[in-house]
Amino acid sequence: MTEERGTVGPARRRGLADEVADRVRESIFGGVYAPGAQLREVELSRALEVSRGPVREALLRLEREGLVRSEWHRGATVTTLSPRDVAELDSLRGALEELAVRQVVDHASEEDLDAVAEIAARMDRAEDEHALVRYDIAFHDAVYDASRHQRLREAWQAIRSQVHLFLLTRIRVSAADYLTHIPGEHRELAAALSARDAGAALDLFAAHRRHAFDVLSGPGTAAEPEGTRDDAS
Amino acid sequence: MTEERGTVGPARRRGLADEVADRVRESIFGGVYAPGAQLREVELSRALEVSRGPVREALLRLEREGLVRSEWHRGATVTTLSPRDVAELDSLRGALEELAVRQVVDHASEEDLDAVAEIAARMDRAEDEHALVRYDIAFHDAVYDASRHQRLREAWQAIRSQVHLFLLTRIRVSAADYLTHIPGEHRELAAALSARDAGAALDLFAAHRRHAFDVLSGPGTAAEPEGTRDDAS
DNA sequence: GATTGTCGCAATGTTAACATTGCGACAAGT
DNA sequence: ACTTGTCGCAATGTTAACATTGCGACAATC
Repeated sequence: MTEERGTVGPARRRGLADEVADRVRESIFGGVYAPGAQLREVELSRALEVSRGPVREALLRLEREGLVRSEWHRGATVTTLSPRDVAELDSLRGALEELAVRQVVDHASEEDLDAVAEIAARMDRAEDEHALVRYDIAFHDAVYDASRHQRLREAWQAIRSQVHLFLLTRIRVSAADYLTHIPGEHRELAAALSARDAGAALDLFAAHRRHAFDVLSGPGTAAEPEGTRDDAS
Repeated sequence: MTEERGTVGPARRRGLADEVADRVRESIFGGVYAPGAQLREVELSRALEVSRGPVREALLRLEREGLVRSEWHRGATVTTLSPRDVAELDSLRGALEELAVRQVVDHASEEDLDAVAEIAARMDRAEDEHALVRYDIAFHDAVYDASRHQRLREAWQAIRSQVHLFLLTRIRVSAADYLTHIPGEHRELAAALSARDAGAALDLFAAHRRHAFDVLSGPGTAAEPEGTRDDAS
């Protein structure tokens, strides 16, 4: 995600838990564990050849990203996104992106903006669908990085994986639509940010989200009452 | 925090990690561990008479709340809020509260609004400063609960403890100011929400934050250069 | 005297065994 | 046939011992 670029970067070691979290995350995005699937600690620890400690820690971290939900003595399962969840992600993304745009316009360096533009430009070189989605997420990562707002980045990371999951579903619904719209939109977005034009960027981001939301929310999994799903936290 | 009210609530057991997290959090808010203090795993596990496992898990959870920061092989320390951190909290709160107000106006039930109003009314009955701050936080909790937006609530919880820390510092700077302004503002806020007047509520929330921000950012810890010209949100 | 290399301790990271819990299967009773 | 009670297993929660790492102290050298 964000690697220090330019400076040397303090070469800190990562620990097994991070490694495990990465592997499991990629497995989920790769389709090994479908939404709703159980993630058993012993199974993972055997497969990755580590003990249950780091696996537990990794699952906790994935839970923080919303990729996994777990209940007391009932283990962890891969998050499933209901229509309501998708709506929540959409509105929360909106709030965060709005702040991000303002922060970028005010505080981003030219290097930050160049990085955003470069990722937008690179989208064409995606080999397959998964890579395309990865680039999509990377673009948004770059925007949040450019905001120079640590807590905003953390808030984004708390829904990032869920958005990834969402996009994966979306591209499966209509890959063609995705490919024809997103790269261009990203380039426009990057241009508006480089020009530090907050108004234009805000409008473009709103359209960008609306587009994504409509595709999946329209024909895909629209009707489902879903009554109430709250729980205390 | 959020307690099931009305319904029975599925009586789930909590596990030691949650208990430990609560105890440590209260210890921090109670001043036992000052910002910057080290939280040693063995020390905590001895004090709370549990093993290091649950303590580790609890520290991870507190890290998710931003109350604690930890680095590889260097343990956990209580978060210290720099002026820049305060600015970040302020702007992020702004983004979240804006969404919250919209969601409340659109989706909250009358019971939700009553709960908000009741907490606002109850603020006068605070015995000491700590209780006052607790009520302050509880008010905002109620607003987010009323938004009926799970992920928004989670985003709030990711900064909630830091805001708590911030308020604790603030009330120490000028308790009188706090007491004369906040309860009234909360009541106005509750009234605007009950009237489902989004515009008024938005303005009031902005003023509410600005007030808190100015008190601490002005005379308190202002002088630090910090290289940033911070926003007006 | 300042610098650099080595050593040791203290704290975290990791592991594996033990305890507890929840769920489903099976059986007995109505 | 449906309900109810018991049992057993499988998975998570917890614990304590072991391994690794980073930092500071001390000493040797220039």
